[in-house]
Amino acid sequence: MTKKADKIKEIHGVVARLFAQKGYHNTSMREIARGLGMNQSSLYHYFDSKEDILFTLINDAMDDALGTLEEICKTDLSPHGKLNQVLRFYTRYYTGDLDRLRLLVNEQGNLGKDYRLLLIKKERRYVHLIQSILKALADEGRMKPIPPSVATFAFFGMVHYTIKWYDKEGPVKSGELADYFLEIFTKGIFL
Amino acid sequence: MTKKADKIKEIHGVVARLFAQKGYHNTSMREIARGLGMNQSSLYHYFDSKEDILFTLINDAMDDALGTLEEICKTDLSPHGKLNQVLRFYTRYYTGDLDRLRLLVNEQGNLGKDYRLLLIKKERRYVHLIQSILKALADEGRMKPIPPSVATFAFFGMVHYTIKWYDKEGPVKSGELADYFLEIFTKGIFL
DNA sequence: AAAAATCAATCAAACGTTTGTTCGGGTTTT
DNA sequence: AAAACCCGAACAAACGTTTGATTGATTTTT
Repeated sequence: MTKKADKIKEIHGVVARLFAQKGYHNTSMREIARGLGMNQSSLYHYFDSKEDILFTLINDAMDDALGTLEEICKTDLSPHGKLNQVLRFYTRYYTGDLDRLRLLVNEQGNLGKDYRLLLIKKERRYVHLIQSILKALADEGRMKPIPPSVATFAFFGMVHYTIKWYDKEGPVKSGELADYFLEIFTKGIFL
Repeated sequence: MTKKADKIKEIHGVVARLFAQKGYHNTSMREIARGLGMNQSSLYHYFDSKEDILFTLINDAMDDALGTLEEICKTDLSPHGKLNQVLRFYTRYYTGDLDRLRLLVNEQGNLGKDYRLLLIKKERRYVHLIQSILKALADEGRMKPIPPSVATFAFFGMVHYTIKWYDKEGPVKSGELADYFLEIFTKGIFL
């Protein structure tokens, strides 16, 4: 039974690259099949539809990161410690696989309502996770009077926007970038 | 001669909303024509192609903002003062017209190489504009040792990501949001 | 000023292509 | 022999764009 699962992973790998680089609508089933060296109709043995490929791709990526994040939150670290861990992991996870991040950020809108609702639910868990850390910090009186939701989305913005400019092979390594973002987010760029 | 220019503006208005809300590829020329109450073939009297509509839409929006930003930079304010003005204007301009921001962020990839090169050139002016302020701040010794490009894109990320969550009619007004972003960017969320 | 020619604006209809998907039958694996 | 896998061919639908014609206004020529 691992044969089918392996093939699905292989397809996912190729499609992630194609969708991320050229966009969902600019990538045809024929192109996907060619990239895999198989007939286009064979794809329908593994997925119900083109939409289904995109959905499972995004869904898997979200589940993956969400698992680790919720692990971190279950520990008995201080809110400050949790924030460090969570934000740094989040940055490293997504900047380490920009193609998957591109799908998450760019291509969700090409899914039908039903599919999208499932993903939005999961997204809320991301948001809630960070927001509740921020609220804990606010209760400790360590945070400025900035709405936690604004702060949370400001951070998501920094990370998600890396798809437009960040080059993993460039001078700034993924771990350093996480440090920079954390520093900016918590203490700003001024000395 | 203002007759044609007016019609172009009318088309731009309708198309901006459609492209922003449903995406470029999910919006057909037939749909655009229907939204305007005209025949689809008439659209080709005002634009060369669907792609041309998208390009002019994005190009105009960029020119508009770029004009004001370069004005601000020509003044003899201190780097600190310029940064404040520039970042606040940028935030207010784009969060004040989320549809146009959506085109700028989401739909640029649907343009052909020739069109896209023109926009990328303009984008570099945005980036350079902010980066040079940051470098001036660094020379004054007021900025942390964070690469100016990382800081610049971190800020762009905050603002551009508002297309995913910000509601202009919600509790946070456009001007307040600009204040929050500026505060986070320069001094962080911690007290 | 009347007549002729040009132009902008619009339309219905059709064009050729590409799209995601299906179908029937073949091939390989178990 | 059953099941899983794969393929060539075809499908209807949708796409962006072109064509050719009609209208009314504007300009040019007489």
